[in-house]
Amino acid sequence: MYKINFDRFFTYSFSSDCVIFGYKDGQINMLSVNRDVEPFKGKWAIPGDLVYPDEDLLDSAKRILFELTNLTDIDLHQAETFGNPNRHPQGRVITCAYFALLRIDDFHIQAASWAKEVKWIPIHELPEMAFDHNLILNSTYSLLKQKLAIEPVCFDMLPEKFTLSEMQRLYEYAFDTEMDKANFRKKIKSIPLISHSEKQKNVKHRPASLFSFDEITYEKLVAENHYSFKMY
Amino acid sequence: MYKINFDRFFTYSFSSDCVIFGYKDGQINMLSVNRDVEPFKGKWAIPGDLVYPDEDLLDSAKRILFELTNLTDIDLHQAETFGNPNRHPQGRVITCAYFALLRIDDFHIQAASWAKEVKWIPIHELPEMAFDHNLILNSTYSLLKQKLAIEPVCFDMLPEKFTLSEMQRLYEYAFDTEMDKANFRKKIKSIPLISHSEKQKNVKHRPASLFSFDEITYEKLVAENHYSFKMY
DNA sequence: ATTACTTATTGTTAAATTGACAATAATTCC
DNA sequence: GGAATTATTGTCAATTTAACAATAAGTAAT
Repeated sequence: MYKINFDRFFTYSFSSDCVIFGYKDGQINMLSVNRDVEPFKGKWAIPGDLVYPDEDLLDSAKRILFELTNLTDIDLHQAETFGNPNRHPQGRVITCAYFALLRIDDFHIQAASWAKEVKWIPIHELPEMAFDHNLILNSTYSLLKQKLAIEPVCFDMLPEKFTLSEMQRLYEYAFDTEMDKANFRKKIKSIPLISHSEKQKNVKHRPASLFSFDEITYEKLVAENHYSFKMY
Repeated sequence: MYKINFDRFFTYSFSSDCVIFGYKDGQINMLSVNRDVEPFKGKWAIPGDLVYPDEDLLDSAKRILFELTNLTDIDLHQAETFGNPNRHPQGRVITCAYFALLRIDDFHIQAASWAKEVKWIPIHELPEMAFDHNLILNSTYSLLKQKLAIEPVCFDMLPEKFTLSEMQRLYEYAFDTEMDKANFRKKIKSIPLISHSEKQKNVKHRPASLFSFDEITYEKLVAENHYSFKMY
């Protein structure tokens, strides 16, 4: 075991793919790149790149995210690793998927040299992508949904200040189910939220109150074992 | 992106590690190998091996499992992938962890050429292991616990015919909490179980009824959306 | 055979949560 | 001012949970 023969294994290569999710207009989108190079030139793809020789996997995913968004300090979550020997037409490339959750309106997409185009595409409207990227997206989205149920990651996709209805719509979308407004509010009343005096603007109906996630209190409660997030 | 230069990346190697969990005497054990080769000779480790050039990741984990147990047709679950550039003293080895759940008494451990000794060790008694294997174990065990809450994988570790108290003790161990017997029985009454007329033997108290998991009915219920396993 | 001991199994009841739905509030638009 | 729209709060029955009591079926000791 672990008798490494680099000659024998030289055809390996390792990449990371960064599935970047964002929420807008009631839909979850993925930041998609249109490939400017073969193979799969012209096809949409999940942004990814080979891992550098001395680079940690997570750092590699962070680098990809940074190149497209200029953002640092974003939480990245490891998803599934894909290693089918035939998944890459040019050799053996094993790829580890990560996902990030962003507020779409908080930044501008960066141009990337290796892409013809970069844009947000609603995940349910994505066409057949390059490589096994549809597989990767589906697997990663499943993990996202799992995480939405047990960790407060929804707030990474919602605006800094959001209404409870916006939060509810995100969960309704992700869990593909309609929820009762009153009951939703009861369910989330134990989540530590900061209530702002400020109200929603430019809506043609009663404006809703704005809330923020109270991360400080949340971390404290969790550390003291007084609380566990759950939305199932 | 994806302009592969194999020369530049030739130092990569890829392995899979197979965390094999088994339940015995009220504890979850890991099938551990004592390394007979450097590095970390003499240290306990998670069984693992390099992935063959044309081998799928999952197949590689299955091969490791088979070498130690002679078992095939065991469900393997992918866990975290570890790729810290310094995790292996002899080069860059990225490893993908899988885990399997076994009935300890249903098979015999096989000798393995690359190990001095192979044995079950209760996970809470494992010493400092080779490489980053304590890290891998902890991460994988967390994922197991997560899965125990939402999928009927506990039955892969319990005997084919088990008592409800045995099942309860497994959950109490995994979730590190005591549960009320009566309430536990109420909670699991929706899980499709086959009740056997046979009873527990050789106990010095009232013998409990034996049950089996009714996988056929479970799969049917899930397919028809009539049921979803949950144990939180 | 009787009794003590141990764990299995079922039942009871109050408390908490959930689900369905009703009522009221605060805006804009006309 | 009234209609339309969404926000917010309240009600109540049904369901689930939690704590605990009661009974059952074995073994072991007397």
